[in-house]
Amino acid sequence: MRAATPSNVCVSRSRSSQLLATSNATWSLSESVSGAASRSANAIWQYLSKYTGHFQATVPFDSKVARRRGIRAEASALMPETPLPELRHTAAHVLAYAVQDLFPGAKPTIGPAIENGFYYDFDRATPFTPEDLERLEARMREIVSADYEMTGREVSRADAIATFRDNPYKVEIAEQIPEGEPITLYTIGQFTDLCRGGHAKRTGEIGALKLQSVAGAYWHGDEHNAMLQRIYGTAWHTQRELDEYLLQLEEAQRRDHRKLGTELDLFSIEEDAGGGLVFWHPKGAIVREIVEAFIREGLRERGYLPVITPHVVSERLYEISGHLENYAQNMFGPLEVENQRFRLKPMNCPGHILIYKSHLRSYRDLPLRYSEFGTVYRFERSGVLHGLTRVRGFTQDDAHLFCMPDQLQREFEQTVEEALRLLRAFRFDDFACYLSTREPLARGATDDVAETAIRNALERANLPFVVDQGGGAFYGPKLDINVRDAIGRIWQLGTVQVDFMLPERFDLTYRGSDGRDHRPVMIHRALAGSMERFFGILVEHFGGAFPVWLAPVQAVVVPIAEQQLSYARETLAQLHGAGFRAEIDESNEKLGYKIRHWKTQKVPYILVCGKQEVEDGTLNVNERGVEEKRSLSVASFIEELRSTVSSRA
RNA sequence: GCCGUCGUAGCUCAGUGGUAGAGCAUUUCCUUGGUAAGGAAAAGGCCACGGGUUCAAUCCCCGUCGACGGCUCCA
Repeated sequence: MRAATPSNVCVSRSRSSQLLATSNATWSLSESVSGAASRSANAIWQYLSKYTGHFQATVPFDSKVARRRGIRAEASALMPETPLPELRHTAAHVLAYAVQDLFPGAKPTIGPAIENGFYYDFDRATPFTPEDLERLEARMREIVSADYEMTGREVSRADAIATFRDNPYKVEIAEQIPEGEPITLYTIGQFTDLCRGGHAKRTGEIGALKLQSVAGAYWHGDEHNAMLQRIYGTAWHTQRELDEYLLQLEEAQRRDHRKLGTELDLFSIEEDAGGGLVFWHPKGAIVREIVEAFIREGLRERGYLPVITPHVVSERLYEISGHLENYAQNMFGPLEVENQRFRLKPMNCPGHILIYKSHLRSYRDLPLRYSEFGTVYRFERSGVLHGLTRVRGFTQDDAHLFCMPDQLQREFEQTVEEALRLLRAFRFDDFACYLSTREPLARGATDDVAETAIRNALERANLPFVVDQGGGAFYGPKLDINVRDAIGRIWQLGTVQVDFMLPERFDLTYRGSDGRDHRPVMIHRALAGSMERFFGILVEHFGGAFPVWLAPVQAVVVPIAEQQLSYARETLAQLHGAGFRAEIDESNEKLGYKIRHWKTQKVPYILVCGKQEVEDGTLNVNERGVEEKRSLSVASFIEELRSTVSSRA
């Protein structure tokens, strides 16, 4: 026996009977001493060693042939790792099998793999209860232990329809499979499902699974269709991976901005005021003001001009902009006053456009960049509200650029620079850019200009990006920026959109050097997105432990006993004098209690003053995340704080 | 909006067909202390709201509102 050298390669079978080599696992093969066999085995791992460490190298492999030729694999290779989506898809079949056994009346519909697991939708009059899930999970484990082989066979459309004649959903799927595509049935044990394939070879490959929740979902996601019962679950190769995943979920819950918002007294949403409307408490508002100041600084440097527009305006404005026509169900209002109908502002663009239109504009004025922390209100359906990330009233770091088509390029570059500045400062190291283009039908002559501008700007900044064909807004192509937070979740922040439509609707013009009027192009851009969402993401990204420059309380002075009160107050005054956000803990509690309290509040510096410190004129500095305590003079602590804050460390 | 789960003190949660409890937080007193909870007392509740069943409802039933998990949507 001989172990393969590429130690970081794992091998899994893909559908096309090839070996799929991925990183992060151990691969080993053993072989008999027969010459032919050893040659093939050698060929395999020579190929693999070439790809050690590389993601997804494929080599032709057929387990039956290999067995016949005497190539044997060790346990890990005998049971090659199926890609997770296929494993989870298999788990969905296992779930449907269990449902068939325990709830024969429930009709299976579809059951795909999703990002962290899988779901399966069933048509059943009564919803599944948590107890049902436990029973199903137990049955699923039996099915996994039985290690059924997943066997597939191709059938005719008529056969498929006949097989599922009692299940209108499956019949519908069978009817809609395009001509020429194979129709396949897959079977494990006593359960057969209509399915296009992509499975583990055997149910036993599922090392760990868990059913998580039930939810209603519509057939085809359309609310006019029947409501189905969806069961969510997750599946992994090993119990350890499942445990890690569950731990990550727990960590996400600990960092939930709604929970931390209450614990750290950052913000609240008040039942008496209505859902989706945010009350920023002092500690949250301080952080928001710092974020705003940071953004303003960048805007000023890049030649943006501030504007401020009303929150309530006449409906007429939205008739012109077309929002009333396309967006009415998302707008608050109308409010009737003296026979005029008013609406709460759902977007800032029309207001900025009015300012543009207030003068005759020359080509010399362009590009004109209007920025506003614009508060907008959108009537979101009650079921979609979520903490700070989905609200009904929010403030965008909005700006609208009016420019000539040949200025698009430069403006995009500048916007990308600005986005990078923001992402870096707030330590979002992991982000992705999406270029969404318009549907072929909607494309105008200017789309190519805009898309090229976006592409060039991204390439110039060395940013990789993904192209989403046809995902653009109805009025033009766009660039979206998504970030991954500290625990790996993805959030959409900023969006930059090119708009050819509104300048048309509002008949915007500028006087060109030729003395004639021309149509400007508009760029809508919000880089943080909304202050509410950005703040919510920040809270989760840092787990509430804001870096010093952002922390609502940067340092707290803690006297050990009353004798040090005056010294502590003096220190506090000095910190305030130097412009820092500091507090003092004068409470009648022991040191241990105070330390605990401020640690749970995630304050970056706790400055302890006892007898010793008063004598020496120092502070005992307890820094967040640092075990070791330091003794510093007040002056040198202030110096350290100053440099930490200015470097935004 | 739809489906499901849930609404008890500021927070986290017990509990019962005979109008309520804990821990933490708050206030006061004792304690004057050396790095993640010192002790005592007080205060705090239309048990989400409205209706029904009952001699009696926080509890059972119906409705409304709200929160949460999804569907859909989006900054």
